[in-house]
Amino acid sequence: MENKELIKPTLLDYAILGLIQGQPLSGYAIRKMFEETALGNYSSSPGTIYPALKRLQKYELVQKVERDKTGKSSFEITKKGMLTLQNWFLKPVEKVDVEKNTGELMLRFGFMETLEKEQRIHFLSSIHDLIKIHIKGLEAFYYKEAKNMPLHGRLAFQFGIDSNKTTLKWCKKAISQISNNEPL
Amino acid sequence: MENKELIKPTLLDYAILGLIQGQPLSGYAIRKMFEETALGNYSSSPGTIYPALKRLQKYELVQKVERDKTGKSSFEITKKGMLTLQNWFLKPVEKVDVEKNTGELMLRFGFMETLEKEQRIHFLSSIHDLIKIHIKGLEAFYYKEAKNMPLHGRLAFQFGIDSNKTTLKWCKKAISQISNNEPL
DNA sequence: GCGCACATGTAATTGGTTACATGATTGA
DNA sequence: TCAATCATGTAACCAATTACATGTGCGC
Repeated sequence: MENKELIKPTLLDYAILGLIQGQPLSGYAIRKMFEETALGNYSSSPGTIYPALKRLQKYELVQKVERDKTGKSSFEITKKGMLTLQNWFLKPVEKVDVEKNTGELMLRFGFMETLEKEQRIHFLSSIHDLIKIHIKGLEAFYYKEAKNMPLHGRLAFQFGIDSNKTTLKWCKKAISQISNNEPL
Repeated sequence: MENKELIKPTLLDYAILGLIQGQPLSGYAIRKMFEETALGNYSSSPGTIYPALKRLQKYELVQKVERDKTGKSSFEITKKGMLTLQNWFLKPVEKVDVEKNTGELMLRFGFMETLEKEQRIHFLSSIHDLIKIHIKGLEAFYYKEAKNMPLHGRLAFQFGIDSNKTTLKWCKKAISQISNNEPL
């Protein structure tokens, strides 16, 4: 009955946790990561990162460690933080994830390399299967309604189908690469 | 010097404006649109829609019109709202848009069917050209850095390239369909 | 000596989420 | 008559954006 403090890290929180699993980073280094690397969807402004780090410390998912002579400090992930990250990785993929949160799925995937091979393949397979169903639904709708839709609506809808098909193909590719690579 | 009230509609605001250009809709009908149609990325909860409508009324971009006998009311777009929408449609496409806001570009595209053909093609061409450059940059980075990247990083990066290529192809398709359709 | 990148924050505002609240209408 | 859907809102909370603020260290 103690502190069941419900922790709901944001996507940015997870991105930070993912970044510092492995090696501690300073707040500034984290900012630069978001600014310069392909992780660039997440905001790198100080007004975003520093409050997020404060939040993560409050949750005890990261801790500040004083570094070397200069007195500059870095943030490292805690045990609890690693657990939270693992739970995120292993959270079952839902319909709604493939339909609306592809970005989150990719973020998860990008950071989950430390998981066992089967788990990573299971993750990709889940996406694959769900997205296949989703595409079927989209296409069924399309073939039924396309004639009544305005040109731009039709094209925008097609974009959705195309994007999902791309993700599907990517899943297959990724599964095969992970399977071939790192053979047991 | 009077009220230069800076109006920065959110994406949701634009989505609502786009929906009610043409015919007025009730708040509930708007919610159902977001909930049931492919526009489903935008939240349909009452706590989102009704405040948004209030905001849009404050900005004078929409106005409430009393409807028929039952007393139920709808929202219709105002002159100012139409202008705001047009300006949004015609806003030049920027690098950052194709790199991070594809969703917004698609929303714009989906609603801009009333624009002149050349303007719509120009919109798509802008995206096409910018995304081509973007892909070049991503690939250059990839061929240089891939060997130093972890497997999952490489795959996630590949997903980014694949997605952008899909958008590029879609642009070409859309341009050709708009060109062929509605010949002058 | 000047400017730039390094480095870390705070404050105000605001939009979105979640949960709550209420009432009418309709069909089984 | 009971449940579901129609229909419209409010309130608390919170994360992100933007702008401001401050100071260090390095290279030219």
